[in-house]
Amino acid sequence: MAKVRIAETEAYDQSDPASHSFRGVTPRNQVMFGHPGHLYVYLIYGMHFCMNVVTDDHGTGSAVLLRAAEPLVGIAAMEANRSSRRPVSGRTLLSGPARLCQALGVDRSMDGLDLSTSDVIWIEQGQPPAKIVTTPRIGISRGADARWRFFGEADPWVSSARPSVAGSPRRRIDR
DNA sequence: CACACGATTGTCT
DNA sequence: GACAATCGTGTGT
Repeated sequence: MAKVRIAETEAYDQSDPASHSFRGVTPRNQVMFGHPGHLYVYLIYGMHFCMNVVTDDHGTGSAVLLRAAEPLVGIAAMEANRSSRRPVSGRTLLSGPARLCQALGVDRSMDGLDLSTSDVIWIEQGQPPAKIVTTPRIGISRGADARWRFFGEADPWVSSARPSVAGSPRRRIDR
């Protein structure tokens, strides 16, 4: 059994050109248009999974991407899941959406899972950060100005943005 | 049916 | 800082 504290998220909604739901329902994103509280998992770059929590009502395509977390329980197991090639531990264990999925063993087979009834993976109420910071989202090209990335101020478990990603010259957006 | 691309990460220089 | 890995998906023909 593993337990983590969600440290960083990003929001995606239907009016948002960066969102998978922007152009309507497809086989891949149909869960986003389903009921809130369900898990939306997709494959990115042909090798990594990312997980989201569906938010809006049935019929509206939106979700929150889980980007980073603090490991709390079952750390050895998570490290093992992350260490297919080289040993992984510490800050990089859960700092990134694909790392988080790999550590928790989340894949496309869990797409559509109801987090409110599942005994495989779920979310519990925790203590919110004293202050929540917002920045532009990481790794997107369209909708890049919206400050829809959220994390607690000075939280060391937040993932950091890479220097120059797609598009414009280096912009400091990590915090 | 063909094809360009992506809500990333690890490794190398 | 740069680049490769790797393939499902959406869009266009």
